[in-house]
Amino acid sequence: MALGKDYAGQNCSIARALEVVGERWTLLIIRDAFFGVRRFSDFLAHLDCPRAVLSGRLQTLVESGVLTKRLGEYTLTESGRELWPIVYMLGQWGGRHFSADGPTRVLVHAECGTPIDPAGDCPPCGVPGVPPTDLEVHTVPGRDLRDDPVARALRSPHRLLEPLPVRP
Amino acid sequence: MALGKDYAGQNCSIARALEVVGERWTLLIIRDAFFGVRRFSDFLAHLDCPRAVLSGRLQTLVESGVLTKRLGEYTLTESGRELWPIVYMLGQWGGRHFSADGPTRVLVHAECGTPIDPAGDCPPCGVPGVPPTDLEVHTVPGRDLRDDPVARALRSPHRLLEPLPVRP
DNA sequence: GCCTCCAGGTTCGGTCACTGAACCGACGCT
DNA sequence: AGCGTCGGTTCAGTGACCGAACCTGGAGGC
Repeated sequence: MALGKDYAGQNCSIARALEVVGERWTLLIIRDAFFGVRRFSDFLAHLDCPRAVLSGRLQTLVESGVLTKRLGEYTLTESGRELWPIVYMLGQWGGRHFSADGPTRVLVHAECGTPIDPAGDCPPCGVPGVPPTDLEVHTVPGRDLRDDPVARALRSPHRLLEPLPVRP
Repeated sequence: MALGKDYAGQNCSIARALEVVGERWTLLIIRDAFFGVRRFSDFLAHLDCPRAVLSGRLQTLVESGVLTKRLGEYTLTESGRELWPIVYMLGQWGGRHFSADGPTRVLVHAECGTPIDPAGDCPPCGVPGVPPTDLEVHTVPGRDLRDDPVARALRSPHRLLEPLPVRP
């Protein structure tokens, strides 16, 4: 564990955070958890990362208190749900600078139906930092190019953190 | 580049962002850039990461438009400065859950002298999302355990993005 | 009971990125 | 010329990531 994972010598909260969520695939796992993915095989189908890596990451996320495992389902803890602003702002930043074709997903304030702004607020409602439980994911037609069963299920509009909508 | 760096198949802004800032050390480089570090040797002294890795990361960050290189100094571009909320919230999250001893640094709204809140706002001034240029870093005495020249220089209170305050 | 299927992993070579130390060239100073 | 520093590059060794194959425990059928 002396190589590749930790940032010994960096006595810094940012480094501590990155030791937990900074490894390859980890933030994409958390993204999918917000979108409602809960089961090992569903993460696997949607991420196509090696099974061993997924297994390891899920385990360390559970150990770090970001996820809990119950009855074969991984769900975000309160600590994990606090990562929402980071996940959202990363997506905003990536969208602004590195995806010319526009967004693949739009996040809508469930109570009023308007998309939230780049800061994560709902201007009409005056709600700053809309929590993930009050958000719906809408997929922009033709923009999500993935075609696994999980991606298809995630395409129907649904609330964040709710379990994967349709299961065949 | 087929392994380890990109997330081919993830047609997602978050994945795009992580391809740029998601690699090991990258976000710590950006953190230091916000704190005023600009020169290769200063990043090196403060991060103790391999020179080759630092060299590579700085290069890809310049290529991605996050940093610019002029006269041997790396500075954050506008796009790079937009990463501030992410860096700040990562630090907040890491501090809340993984550093029991309390913060090593406090960020103060320069205009009024009060520390900003966990969301990055200044409640007394009513300023939401205080921009990095309006923030001062104050180091909590006895909490920053590093003792390289750069760490010492960074300990004196200074504004974000201003070049390294004292140079011996 | 026994067989089959499937979800949820673990194991196993091979490859690639990270690591630390050594080396290199350009520049400034004496 | 000789020395020091800055900003890298090169290089052998090692650990993490990769994909594919294999294992295991429980559910369902017969």
